[in-house]
Amino acid sequence: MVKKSHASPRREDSLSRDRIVDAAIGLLDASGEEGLTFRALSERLATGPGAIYNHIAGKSELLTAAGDAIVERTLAQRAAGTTPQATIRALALGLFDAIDAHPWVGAALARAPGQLPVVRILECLGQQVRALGVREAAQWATVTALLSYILDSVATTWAQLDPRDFPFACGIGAQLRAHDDRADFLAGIDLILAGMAASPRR
Amino acid sequence: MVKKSHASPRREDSLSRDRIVDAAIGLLDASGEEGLTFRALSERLATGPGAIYNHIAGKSELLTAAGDAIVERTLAQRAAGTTPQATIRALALGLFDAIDAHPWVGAALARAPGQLPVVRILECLGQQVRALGVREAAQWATVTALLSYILDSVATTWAQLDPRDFPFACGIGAQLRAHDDRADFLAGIDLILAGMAASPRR
DNA sequence: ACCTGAACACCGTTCAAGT
DNA sequence: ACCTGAACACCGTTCAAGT
Repeated sequence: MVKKSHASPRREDSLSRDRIVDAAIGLLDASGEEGLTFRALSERLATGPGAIYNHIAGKSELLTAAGDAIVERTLAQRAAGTTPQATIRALALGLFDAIDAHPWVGAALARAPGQLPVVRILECLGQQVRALGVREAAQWATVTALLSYILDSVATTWAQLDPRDFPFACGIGAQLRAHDDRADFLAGIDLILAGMAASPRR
Repeated sequence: MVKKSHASPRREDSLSRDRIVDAAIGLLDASGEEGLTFRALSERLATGPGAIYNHIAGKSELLTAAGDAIVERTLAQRAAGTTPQATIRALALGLFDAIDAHPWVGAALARAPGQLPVVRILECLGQQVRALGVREAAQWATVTALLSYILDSVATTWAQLDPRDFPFACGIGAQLRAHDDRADFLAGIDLILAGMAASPRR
């Protein structure tokens, strides 16, 4: 009987949750959410579609896990700012850039509210908002305002907007088409920070 | 009880885009986004799945059209406030209540950024922000901050959050579980309005 | 012009059979 | 214990055939 050597099995690594999530991220980056199918994924992993279910419960868990992996890396990389405001700005910009590089993450997080990846961000923001001295009754509203703004701004593209029939959008049209997304995003964060500064402390 | 005539089960009205959108809204309200299938829809309309394509290009257009119908009704009902701030608050609360009654609308709008329903809201907000005297360079950031906050807050449910491992979420936990969503939402809007009031005028 | 509904090309998920 | 891959129960969409 002819057998292959131990050194060269079919795959170098066996299937694992991490390898599946990494392959899913690759597929999502390459062709978006509709490019993530279990058939394409299993082909990339050189296995059958059923094998994935030994490590992940299903597609929605896989999408959440992929989004969580991106968020986790981003939060781990952030440098601590000198002030809570600076930390919030750094955190927000880090997420902006991460979701800019992986546009599917916004939708992935939006579909799993109150789950791990979103709670991670909430937690980081919350600690800074506390450090800023926002009174307890206003903390939740402040954090959700920041969180919504970060997640939603970043997930939204305005490129295909045609401002013809709308006076406001029309008047601001040129700025709209030529605007620096990143700067606008930061202006929104600063707007919310200004609101916090104008509110009473605890 | 209404009984069908045995001789003529024929529909009173012929199929139309409006009837299809209304039926889709009914399906979405009853069983969410995954309940909207062309087969269930065509059964409700007493026709075949192919007939729908004579009036609507496909599923994503149908979902956008359903969301747009809700937004259009909501914006049409809003009473004009006495001040721009009051109008913004009324607009935001109207959308809050509409999306609370039709939870699928948030996701529907998020999937069609820069298209008609979102532009409608943008336009209404933009006119009020102009009336408030926000300087031109800050108008876009202000409107998108409001827009993101409204759309995202409303689309997000925090019910299943378990705050055990997260000090911020844990400290605020009781408030979180018992909080009045509507009041919190309004507090966030006021936070952004406060930021606008604290910024320089044009 | 509009409707019908079977057919097509997928999809997520399952599961008996293998190793 | 993990993998295989055919099979199942769907799905959005198309289209020849009807009215």
